[in-house]
Amino acid sequence: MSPRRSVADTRRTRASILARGLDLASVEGLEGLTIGRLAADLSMSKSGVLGHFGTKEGLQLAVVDEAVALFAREVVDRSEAAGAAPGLPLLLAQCEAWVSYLERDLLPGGCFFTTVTAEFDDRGPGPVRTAVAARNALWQRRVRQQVELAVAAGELPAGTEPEQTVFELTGQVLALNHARRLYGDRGAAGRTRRAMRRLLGLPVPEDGAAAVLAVLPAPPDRD
Amino acid sequence: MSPRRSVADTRRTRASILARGLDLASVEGLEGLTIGRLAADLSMSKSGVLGHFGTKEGLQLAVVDEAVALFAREVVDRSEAAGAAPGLPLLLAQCEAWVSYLERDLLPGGCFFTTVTAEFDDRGPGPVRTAVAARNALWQRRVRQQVELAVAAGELPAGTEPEQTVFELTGQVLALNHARRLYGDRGAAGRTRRAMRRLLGLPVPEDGAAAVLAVLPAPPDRD
DNA sequence: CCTACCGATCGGTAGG
DNA sequence: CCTACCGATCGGTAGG
Repeated sequence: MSPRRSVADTRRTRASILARGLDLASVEGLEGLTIGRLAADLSMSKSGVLGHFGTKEGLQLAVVDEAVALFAREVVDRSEAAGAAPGLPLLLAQCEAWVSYLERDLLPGGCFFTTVTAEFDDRGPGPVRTAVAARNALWQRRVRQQVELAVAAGELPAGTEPEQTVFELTGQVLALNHARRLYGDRGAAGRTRRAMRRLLGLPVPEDGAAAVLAVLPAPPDRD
Repeated sequence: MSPRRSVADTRRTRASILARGLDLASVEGLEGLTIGRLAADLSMSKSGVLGHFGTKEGLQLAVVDEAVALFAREVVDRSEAAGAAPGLPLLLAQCEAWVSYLERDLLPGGCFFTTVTAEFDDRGPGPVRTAVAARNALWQRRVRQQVELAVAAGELPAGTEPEQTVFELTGQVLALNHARRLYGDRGAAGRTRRAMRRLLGLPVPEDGAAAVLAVLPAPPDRD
């Protein structure tokens, strides 16, 4: 009487499609993520894959959700789990988690959001673009809040403009992804940490010394 | 006796394909640039388009060359045409031309190299990726030379690390492209100029005041 | 530069 | 979850 595939089986299949889809999309982009390729990689039929999401756009949005969950786990939660006080300490924990997330190459194509932003930023408005822009904006707001608290607490200079600071921090993260993906530059994470310390007005270690921003808990287990 | 299409006609057709192809590729990427779409836009047959380049990869490489020529004209040549002295003055002219190139939205998809780098940086080695990486490396070397000259001349602090400085300047340009394309942020160019001045240790104007880096000649006519 | 094709692959549907 | 399709589009070729 029980169905051939249980609810748990269905959930597992869906999860395996999304895991593979996220890997593929980080390299090929969300348009390059084709249903046929995904089905072949998973030894499934195309309709078996598509049945979980209805349309390709449904699949794309589910993959975006998967990427949002990964970023939340590895960057947002991890920076908060460090137990740093609001203001400059939490800001530094956020920056360290952000850099660490890229440095560890969690996805084969580097930062999913960078790949997809470059792919969709010139397209007309649509749900995929909206979802990606909203996630970016949310994270930048979180970082800006800590800059504001740090300025109010006198931990950063009084003239600091929070919006400008977040803009500059973001740029150094983009430079990290760029240098790592295009040139395989393994020293890029260190350069980003140094740049972040300097633009926040913190002392920068001598040339060659590591510029750790904050001590974080061990990263969560993958999958 | 004369051929139906002269050499000049052929060259004009080729130029019109490349102009349209560069526009399309800046938005859709070099894979999204399809021969059929290009042919339809130009009211040509697919084989008419392909005849000029042999294969799609040939077309992609020709479009990359076109983008290199645009960057050379608008950024490299223009920063040198300002007549600035080697060292800090020329470095500032380079930065201003670089920002201005993005600020003026010369291509509908923003910086061609940013789009294509994100698209190809995770692909295996190939001629397109190699050509793009080489152009990036060439420009960064040019900028680094001026940083080195500026340090030697005492125009920048003695402890300045040129490689690190170029990395940070690049990041601010990436942040500009990102903010402009994803959020339509029209103030991003100003933020990049302020960030560049600050990371070079130059005085930054009060909030709201324009932070011009250098005065450049009028941009060359397009096409 | 064209028409007229080719095999492969795309997203998606019908029906089970 | 499958097989068996559909029309559209892909890059590319033959022949003129």
